[in-house]
Parts: sequence; structure tokens; C-alpha cells
Amino acid sequence: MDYLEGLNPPQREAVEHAEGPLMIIAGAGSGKTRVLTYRIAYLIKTKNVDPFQILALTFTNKAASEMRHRIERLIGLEARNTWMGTFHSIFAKILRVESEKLGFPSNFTIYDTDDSKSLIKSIVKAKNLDEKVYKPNTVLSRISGAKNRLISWENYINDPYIKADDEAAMKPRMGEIYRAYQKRLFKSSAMDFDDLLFNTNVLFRDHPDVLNKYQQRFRYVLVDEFQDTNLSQYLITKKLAAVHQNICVVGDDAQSIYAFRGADIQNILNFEKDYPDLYVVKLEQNYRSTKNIVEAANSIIEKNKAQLKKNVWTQNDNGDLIELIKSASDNEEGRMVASTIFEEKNNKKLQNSDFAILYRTNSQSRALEEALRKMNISYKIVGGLSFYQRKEIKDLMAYFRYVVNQDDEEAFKRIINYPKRGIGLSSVEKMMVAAYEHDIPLWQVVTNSSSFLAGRAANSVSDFSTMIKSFRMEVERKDAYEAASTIAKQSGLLRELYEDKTIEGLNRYENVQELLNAIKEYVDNPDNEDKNLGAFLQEIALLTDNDRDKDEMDAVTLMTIHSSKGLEFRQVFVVGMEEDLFPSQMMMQSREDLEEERRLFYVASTRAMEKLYFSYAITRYRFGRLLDCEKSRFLDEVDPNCIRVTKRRGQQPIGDHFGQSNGREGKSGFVGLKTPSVRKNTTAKVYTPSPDFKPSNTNNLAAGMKVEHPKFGYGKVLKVEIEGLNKKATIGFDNFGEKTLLLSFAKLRIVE
DNA sequence: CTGAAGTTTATTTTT
DNA sequence: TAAACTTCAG
Repeated sequence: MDYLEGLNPPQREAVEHAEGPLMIIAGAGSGKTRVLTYRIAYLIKTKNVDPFQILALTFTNKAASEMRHRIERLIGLEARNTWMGTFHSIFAKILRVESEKLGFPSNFTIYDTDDSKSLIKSIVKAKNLDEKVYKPNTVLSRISGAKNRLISWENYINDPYIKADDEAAMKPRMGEIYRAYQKRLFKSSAMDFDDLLFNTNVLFRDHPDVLNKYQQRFRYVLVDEFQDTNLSQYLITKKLAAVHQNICVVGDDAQSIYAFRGADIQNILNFEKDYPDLYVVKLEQNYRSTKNIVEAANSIIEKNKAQLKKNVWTQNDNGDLIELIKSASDNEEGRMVASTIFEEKNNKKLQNSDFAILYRTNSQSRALEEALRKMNISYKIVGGLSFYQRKEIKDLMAYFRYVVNQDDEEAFKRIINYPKRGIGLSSVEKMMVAAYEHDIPLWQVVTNSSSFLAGRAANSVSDFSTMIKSFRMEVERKDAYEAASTIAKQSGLLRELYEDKTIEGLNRYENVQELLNAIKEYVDNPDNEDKNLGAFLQEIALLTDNDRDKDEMDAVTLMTIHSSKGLEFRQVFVVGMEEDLFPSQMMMQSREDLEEERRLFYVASTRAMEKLYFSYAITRYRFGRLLDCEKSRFLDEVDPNCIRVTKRRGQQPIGDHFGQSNGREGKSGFVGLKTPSVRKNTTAKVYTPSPDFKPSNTNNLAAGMKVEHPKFGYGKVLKVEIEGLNKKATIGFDNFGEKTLLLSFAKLRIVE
């Protein structure tokens, strides 16, 4: 088979350029995945590269498995030997093998975001800090941001600029929390998501022999969705490819939508500097969408300043105009979308699966679901509260985790008194304090409970530890499924759920059964060599809901725009096109943020093959309150020649939502009442910023400019300099003297 | 220590 | 709205 046939010239170039650094800038719908799969097939079949020597890194597990399937279709089972997966899963695997070099046991636990937040919360509490100031979300994202830039807690604490910024943000103890967080993670034999990448960097930095081993193993490195990599990920790939220099990255700066997670478009821009003999290929022909859609999308992204030159075009037909749907309320929006789908299905003989409804936030799905249910249109939701985040699943998984790793504090806290066994909060705290004071593992306290606790509680804990010990034997002797079933039963968790006869309770019971089924499948799958519970845990720690097999029934897809990346549908509805929702109010702090929202809009629009709808409502329930909404500014940015306003389809006239009840709205008569949001006046100690203080984009900050800082007030920029990866500015404040601030952290409003 | 009842708060996206 | 948190009586 010829792996070049059917490719256009640039695609072909990208496939054939086997050796040396290569960057593929791939516009939306330009056959990116095709090029990647053909390239790997070409390497293996034509260039006789050993599949074991190819490493393909993707952003989601789903992308990885799809790529694997497509290559398998091209070249057969040999494709299985290629290393393919997300950064997190690939390097978690490597860390398991090399963990003792970093002082971790190989059965270390991977903490998910909830675990991390809960740990932070307990640290903040233990340090007697204000929980309103050090909110788990804020602290975690600060720590995560540091880790993504490879700033260890030691660096963090010693960096005067970071310190100044944290002080300016009135969060001076941030570094201390970071430190405590890492210590506790280590004590728990656990790593969080960011640690997987951070520690891989540490491993490669401190152990050249290990690095060399993987450099030799992976002679060809491919990175998909390169625009979404952060510094930590980028450095890993750079190190891996340092010897052979066969690094191929594929990305589209216009589709970079994960900056909030530390992704850095600079990686694309810096790539040329890092590899002077870089070969660049641009894929600009779109095969997915109609001319109308492509042109509309181009007109959207055009408004962004920060982007690479690119000219996406298509030979496809003009197609229908984009339809703009206006509704009176979010519920009506749901009805409009549902009835449009219903009609289109009939008129054009389409399937449910030809449609997708995309929204900015998961909470928007409710109204849509209700409308679809009423019209008997089956749908599936991608993402949202994932299966693995459900309480009952996390509870059972916590048992598994704890049995495998008794250092796992978060798992311990979850299960020690669930189901109820009379071990209350104070006993748990006593044990944790004891472990901390004597500097011994928590497990040692648990197994010697009588030395630390009084009568009844001590007995309960002792029963608990006996139970865990018996589970441990079970895990050692039996396969994952048998062990898991035993644990579910004997822990009492299954019974607890079984006795709850409410609908939710029934659901929870079924979910647990589903988890057990998944474990059975895992055990029965001959591909999995290691069948014990620990192996299963490692396998699924990095799975998200999107990776689970969904019933292959014909259904409309509902999901956030973020999770739609890489997918395509014949008809796409982008709903909730309203100011403050999309673009999101949280993202309107700076030009970069707004541009990211715009890229998000671009991504959403380019999912459509044949027909695209934008929809907005004038009122919407948010925070349990009916709010008035304004049409999104993004709608005005789309080339008006591509859009037409939909005539109303047999809907009730606007304004009747007062009387119209579908069981949810209208508890009181004062539905339309707008409550002005009164911002609480935080007790300002030094300087009260203007009430509408919004940080500006400080990319072009230069000496001489006047700025406002939320804590230091007004000042003048004295100089701006670049230090390593960070820009810092020295500012003379009117009332606080001279300060040097890191621009990546400091919030500054440019006054003039 | 537990459960009921009342209160607050958050809704941005994901590995 | 709904989950998560706090308070208080037994």
C-alpha cells in the first residue's frame, strides 16, 4: 500500500519528512489526524522503523486510542507496539518504573483534583489560615501554574518576585502552603497531575542514564495538539528528542484553548528558535466544512492579534447560511434547538448522531436535556460530572486505593468512617496529629490505635485495620475483580447503597455494579498482563469520562466546546451566545483571555460540516435566579454575509414565559426582577482599588506608563526587563515606593 | 458521634 | 439550583 496516495502536496510533505525536526501547522479540518496516522504508518512500513521506537503524545486518551485504531486499520496489529497516549499516562507509566529514583514507591497513588483540593483545605485549616482567602481552587491553580513552569516549592519560596506578587495579592503564605502540600503528597506516596510531568522533568534532569535510556528507546517523537502543551511538557519532549532530533509537532495556534491550564502558545513560537533547521508545513485546505462555515470561522479568528499567518480555505460548496436563533429564555432555547433538530431530521433524513449541541459551561445542559427528553430525542452528554467523580465510585475507589497504598491520606479520610463505624472527625484528627507528631506513617497509628485513642474509637479503628489487612491479602491472592467484589461487599459499602431504595440510591448501586463490571472486563481482557487490583487502579487513574465506552446508540451529542475539540458533526448548535456566559465573565480580565474565548468560539464553529447555528436567550437561569442577558459580542464579529436570522418556528411569543410553567420556573411572580449585584467590600487594609478594577494585558507594558495595582494603588512604570521566562517590571508607586513585580502574576491596570 | 435542619456559596474549561 | 457546609439537639 502506498501511504502517500490521496494526500495533497503539503500533507504529503509532512508525511515524507521523516527525519529531523518538523512542525505542522494544521488548520481546522485540514486532515491533521490523517497526516499523523499516515506518517506513523509510513515510518513503520516504508522506512522500516521499529514501532517500539515511536512515541506519539496526545492530549486526550480518546485521541490516542482513535489514532491507534486508525493506524491499526492501515498497517494491522503491528500498530499496537507504538507508544501512544497522553503525556500524563505515558509518563506515569515511566515514573512507575523509575519511581524509587525519586524516593517514591512504584505503587504511588495519583491524586485527582478533588484529592488535591481536599488536601489543600486540610493544610489551610491546620495552619489556621483564613479559608476565605486561601480557597482550595485558588491555591491549587497557583501551585499548578508554578509546577507547569517547573518552579519547585523551594524556588517558589526563594523567589523575591513571586513573594512580592503573593504579598500584593494578600496571600503571603502561598509558598508555605505549596511546601506543605508537596510534603504531604510525598508522605501519602502520591503525585498530583502536575507532579507526573514535573517529576518526569526531575527524573530526566537528575538521572542522565535514565534519560539516555528513553532517548534511545524513542527515536521518533510526535506531539499532537502542540498548542496545548505547557512548558513542563515541552521540556520533556525536547529532552527526549535531543539525541535523534526526530521531533514532529502538530498544532494550530488558533485552536489553543487551554492557556488557563498552563498551555503556552509560545511553545509554537519558540519552536523555531530551539530547532534552527526546523521544517515547517502548513495544512490550510479544509475538507470538513462548507465555504460559508469556513469563511465565518475565518472572520471570527481574524479579530485576534496574537496568531500565526494562515489561510484556511475549502473547495466545498457554499452550503447553507449560519442560522441565528433568538429565544426568550434558556428553556425556550432548549425547545427551539430540540424542535429544529426534529425538523431537520425529518427533512434531510439525518440521524441523531449527526447533531451536536455545544455550550460554554456544563450547567447549561439542563434546559437542553429537558427539551430533548420532551421531544423524545435521545441524547448523550460527554464530560460533565464524570463517572469517576461520583461519590459512590470515589468511595469504592478510595477503598481500593487504600488497600494498595496505606500512605494514601485522602483515601483514608474518605473510607475511615464510611460506611459509619463510629469513628468521628475528632478521632481521625487525633490519629493524623499523632502520625505527624511522632513522624510515623499513619498506618502505624491505625494498627496501634489503642496507644492513641480511647476505648470505643480505638476498637473501631482496630476492626478497621484488621479489615484492611484482610483486603490486602485478598488483593495479593486474587485477581482484581474478585478482590474488588470482596472489598465492596465486606466493607459494607454495597449493603449501604443497596438499602437506599430512592431513585438516586438505586442509581448509585448500579454505578458501583458498573465499576465492578469494568474491572471484570479489565481482568478478562487478554491484553492486560497484570491482573491485580493495583494494576487496574493505575490503568484507570488517568481516565476521564470521555474515555469510557458509551453505548453506541444513535444520539445527539451534548458537550462543552472544550471537549468538542477534534470532533466533527454535520450540524452543530452553539448555544448560550450571551455576554458574560460566552465570552465568560471570568475570562474578561485581559486581552489574552478574550482572545482565548474567541479561539474557543472558533473551535466551536469549525466543528460543523454542513450547518451551523448560533443561539442566544434574553433571559437565563443562573445561580438559581432569572437574569437578563445580552447577546454576545462575538455574534457581531461574524461576517454578516454568512448569517441569517431564523424565523421563529411555531414557538410562543416572547414574554409569555411568565405564565408558562414546565414545573421549574416561576415560584414567585417576580421573575424578571433584576438584582443588582452588590460587591462585598473586602476590608481593604492599604488601598481600595476602583470598584471596576480590571487588570489589563501587560504584554506591551513599557517604561513611562501609568498603572494601577489592587494593593499599591497608582504608580509609574520605571523599567520592564526580561528575566529567564518571566517579565518583570519596576514600578514607582505614589504611596508605596518602588516595587518590582512579576508580570505573569501581578494584576495591573494600565491607566495611560 | 450522628442526623436533621438551616445556611452559604458557586458555576469555566480538563489531564 | 444543588451541593457543601455549619449548627444544634439527642
